[in-house]
Amino acid sequence: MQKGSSNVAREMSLLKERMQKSQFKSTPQRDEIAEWVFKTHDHFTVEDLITDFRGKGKKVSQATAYRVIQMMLQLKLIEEHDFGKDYKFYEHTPGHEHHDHIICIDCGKIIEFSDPTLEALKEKITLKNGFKMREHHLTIYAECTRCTPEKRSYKSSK
Amino acid sequence: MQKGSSNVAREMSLLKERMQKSQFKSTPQRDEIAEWVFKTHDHFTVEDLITDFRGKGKKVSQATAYRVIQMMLQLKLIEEHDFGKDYKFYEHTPGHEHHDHIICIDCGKIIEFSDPTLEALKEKITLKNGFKMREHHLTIYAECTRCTPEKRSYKSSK
DNA sequence: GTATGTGCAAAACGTTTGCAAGTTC
DNA sequence: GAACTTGCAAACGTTTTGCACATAC
Repeated sequence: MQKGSSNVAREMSLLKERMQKSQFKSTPQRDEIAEWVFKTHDHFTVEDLITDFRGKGKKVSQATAYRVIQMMLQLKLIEEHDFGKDYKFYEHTPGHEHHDHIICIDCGKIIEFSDPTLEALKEKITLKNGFKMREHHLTIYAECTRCTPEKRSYKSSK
Repeated sequence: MQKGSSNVAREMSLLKERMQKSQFKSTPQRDEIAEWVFKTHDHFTVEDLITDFRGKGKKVSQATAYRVIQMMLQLKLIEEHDFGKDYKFYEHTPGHEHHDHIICIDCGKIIEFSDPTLEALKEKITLKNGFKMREHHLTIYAECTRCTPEKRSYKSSK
């Protein structure tokens, strides 16, 4: 899942570049949080971020964490997802082209997928309805084979 | 959009039936709220419901409103949607088969659509990934022609 | 030096809950 | 009358904000 740490350096440059363009100042807190975000290749919550920092003895203020996430969202370096929970999920976008999600309703596992036919169809439907597509989120809630293999064969244990 | 008031009667019977099956007692509050929900053919929030009741001089307690919505959700008479706002949207399901949504990012207008090819493709992709599909929500954020017609022609006013 | 960012604790937001009183079956 | 429902106000959990202090450029 990790794609080599050189990517993080590249993504940090991208961050600096976009921050300058939007007149955001560079600070140690922003750098540290952004680095964590770029190193994290799973979907995470702000709570996850804070917990991980504190577990490693690093200080983060909740306010700053939320503010840096908002900034990165604005700089289009992360994407926000609503997976039906009370809190929001995030994932960084550099190196992660658009994709949709399948979430296991039993174990919560999140799988990403990307299908060109599906994308083309979304676009076509949107146009047909007189709209110009900007963003789109497809989330499929499903049962994964590993979670409930017995449910898929001819005899259930239930 | 309204499909004749006889539908509401039919839907109220369905409610009563499912309430009995699940041992929910019938109360005037539940009836009134459910009736409002069945009469409302748009996507609504609990806030909408309460505001509308109060505007008509009817009393509703917030707690009861939220509790009845939870009950109807459990009885599968309404569906919950997360459209990226802080609050949740609902719509009743009887007479509204599965569909996806296009939301205008400018005016907030919500359009429903249903496409069999799309549905088949979702199912196929889910299976290919080793999952069994349960629920799926596709929301497309877009610009509608009425909102920004000038953006669609060769010269923008901006 | 001015504009911007930080951290704290408090507020804000939609939503949920504990509890005493009232209703349903 | 036992079990459930209501309504109030208070609690909730996540996210945002006011403010005084600190930092970046």
